[in-house]
Amino acid sequence: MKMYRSYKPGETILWRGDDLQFVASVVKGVASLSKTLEDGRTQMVGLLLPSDFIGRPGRETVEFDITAITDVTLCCFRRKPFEEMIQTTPHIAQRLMEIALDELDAARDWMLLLGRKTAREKIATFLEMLVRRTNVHGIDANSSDLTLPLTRDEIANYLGLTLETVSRQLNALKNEGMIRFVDRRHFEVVDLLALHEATGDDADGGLPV
Amino acid sequence: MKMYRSYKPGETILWRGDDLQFVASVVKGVASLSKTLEDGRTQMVGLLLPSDFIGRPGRETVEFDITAITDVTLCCFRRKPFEEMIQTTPHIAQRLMEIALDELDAARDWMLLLGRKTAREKIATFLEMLVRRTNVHGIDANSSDLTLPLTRDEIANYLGLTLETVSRQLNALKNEGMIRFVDRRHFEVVDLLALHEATGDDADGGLPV
DNA sequence: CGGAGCGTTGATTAACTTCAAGGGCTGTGG
DNA sequence: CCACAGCCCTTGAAGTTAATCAACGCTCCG
Repeated sequence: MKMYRSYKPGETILWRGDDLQFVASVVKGVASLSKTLEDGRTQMVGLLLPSDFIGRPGRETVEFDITAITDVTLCCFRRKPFEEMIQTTPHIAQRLMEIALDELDAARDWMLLLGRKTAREKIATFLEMLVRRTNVHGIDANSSDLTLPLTRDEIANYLGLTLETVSRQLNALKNEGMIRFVDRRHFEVVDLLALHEATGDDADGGLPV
Repeated sequence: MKMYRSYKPGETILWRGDDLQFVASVVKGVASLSKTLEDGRTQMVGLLLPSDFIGRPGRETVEFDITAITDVTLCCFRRKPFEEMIQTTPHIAQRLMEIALDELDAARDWMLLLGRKTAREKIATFLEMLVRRTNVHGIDANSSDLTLPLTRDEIANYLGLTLETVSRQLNALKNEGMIRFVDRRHFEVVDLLALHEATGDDADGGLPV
């Protein structure tokens, strides 16, 4: 009924259109959901971190590619028995609805980012999201020594930018003293308030997950 | 239990953060879901057409503004009794899940559009969506005499563009013979294939709703 | 006739992409 | 231990797209 699967960085977990034989939960690692245009331009439409869920009740296929970014371990269940379980336990159905609505809110916040934010605001929003999600997952609680789980190129695909623009804007925020880099993949937030002001969001929130 | 409400164009149906006292279904007209940055830039994150649903099981507030674009009539139910009804009739809960997942797919297609498509591709995608949605709603079946439910400015907010760019690209597609304008709010599609090719999507779909 | 709302068009500018080159790790093999 | 290749990142310069700024046209309506 329950089994674990592992994937190497860059390995595709599911292709768009694939049959969903399994539903799964991310145990370890980071994976991306992405969509691609005919000529190869791609846009990440979601990021899976540990505890996130793959699969959608009543759907047999996925509408995007799912790719391992780091080493990923999934905890998988066969779809059919899982869906029967949903029928009998309304508590789980409710939880899945909750997940879908959270993803929907996150997607809509990201639409605002993609459609209206400047490169600088996009980067600031992304970093702020990392602070928040890292803390939620309890890996670290003090905004210092955060990990960038993505390369510059992957960040660009997430934010609708090019990798050069990502590099330039990250360094701009660094030069302004908002963040500091430990190495290329590790940073700390020096001035969280200034970072938030650079996101363009209002003071009280509306923060994407 | 059930009642109708009407709104004039431009009237706000719900503000972001408002209590959801009601859930509702759109009977007539067009409404927008939109988000706004601190300095006033706005991005439409969804479009409500007849038969679309407002309200989310388990959520007490809305995360975006809902505004009437045309004259709108809603069919409203008190939220509390409606949620009790969900508990007892799993069929409805299932339908709501279906709706949420459809919206999620649409939101992700729109992320690809906002993040990676050119102005021309955005406009072509928008027009193609109008063809498809108009046909689905059975108002018209032959791709001619379609209605633009939005002003240039509103289209711009939907596509993450400015109104000038919308105007220029619409006229560009007209001059290339893909579409023809009856008047400012009515057009017909002359060459649906060419229009599709201008969207940048692959041949087989992945079309936003 | 005058004004408001919406749309078009042109000129200029700004932001981001594209193109190009080089730098700095890291792992591997001689 | 060093040389070298590959990968990722940075930086600079040029090019492009769409935004901005500005003016004008059309239509409806009082």
